[in-house]
Order: sequence, then structure tokens, then C-alpha cells
Amino acid sequence: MQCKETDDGLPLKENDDGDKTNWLSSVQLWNSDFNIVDHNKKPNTVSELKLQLGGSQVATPKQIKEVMQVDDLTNDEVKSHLQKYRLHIRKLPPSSTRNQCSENMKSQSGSPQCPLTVSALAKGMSSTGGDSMDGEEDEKSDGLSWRSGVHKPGEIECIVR
DNA sequence: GGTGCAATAT
DNA sequence: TATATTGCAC
Repeated sequence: MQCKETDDGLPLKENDDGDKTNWLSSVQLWNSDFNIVDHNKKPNTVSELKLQLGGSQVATPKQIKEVMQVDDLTNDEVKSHLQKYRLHIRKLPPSSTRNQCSENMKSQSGSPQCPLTVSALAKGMSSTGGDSMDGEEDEKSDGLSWRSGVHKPGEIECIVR
């Protein structure tokens, strides 16, 4: 397993209130989550955040706003951004987004992101070939289970090799 | 009223 | 294209 253990490498962003542009900076960058971890952040503040909200997939705009302690934002705003966030997370599941996929997959076309192939491979591509996206694992991946504390049994993590 | 999705506008 | 805003349905 030369794969990285976790996925997101939250760079930690200081979320200060101000204009939406500011808070957006945190979310827009897909830091994985709103790292509004202020005060003495513990080793797993982000995880807590995720547990707190139950995952971006089930987090409610209002709660997010509350947690973010931003009163400049409205539910609609958070809602919209949350939508975007979900979309991205749903399509490009966080995982071993390591290198290797660049030079390797170069043969195809310009398909970066190997997680896609990986997912399809791992899943065996359902039957109808398509990339119908089962959404099952994807959702679970960053939805309920998430890797907050315990590791999931068998996931499409390091099958990239 | 709140939330999710989709369409639309910038 | 991506992001923001708005509308509509649940």
C-alpha cells in the first residue's frame, strides 16, 4: 500500500468573516470542508466537523451556516455552494488522488483524474457499461461512513497501485 | 420555513 | 467554463 492513508489534505484555512468572497475562498477551494476550526484545534477537528454535520452529503445548509458562525450568509447561499461541493465530491470522490495517473493515463486522451477509472474498475462497471455511477459507494465514501475515525472495510482506495 | 435539484444569469 | 443567483418541487 503505497497509497496515502487519507484523501483530503486539508491545508487549514482561516475562515474569517467578511464578504462571501472570503468564506468562499475556503469552500471554493474544496478544502474538503469548512475548516472553521478555530481555537485550539484538536488533531481531528475536521473530522469532528464532518461528524458534526454528518458529512457534506447530509449536512444541512443551515447547520453549516451556524457552524461557520457566519451571519453574513444566507441559507440560499450556503445551499448553492453546498450543491456545488456535493457535485464535485460526488463526481470526483476523494481518495488516492495520487500521481501516477498522469503519465499512465496519458495514453487515452487528457483524462486526468484516475479515480474515475479506478472506481469503474473496482466496481466492475456494473453491467450496462456505462458510467452510470452507482452512487452507492460514492455516497458512502464521503457521506455517512466517511473515514473520520475508523477505516472502512474494503474500499476503492489503493487499488490504483 | 428548510432543503435539494435544476435552470438561469453573470 | 465555473460560479452565483433564482425558481421550483418536496
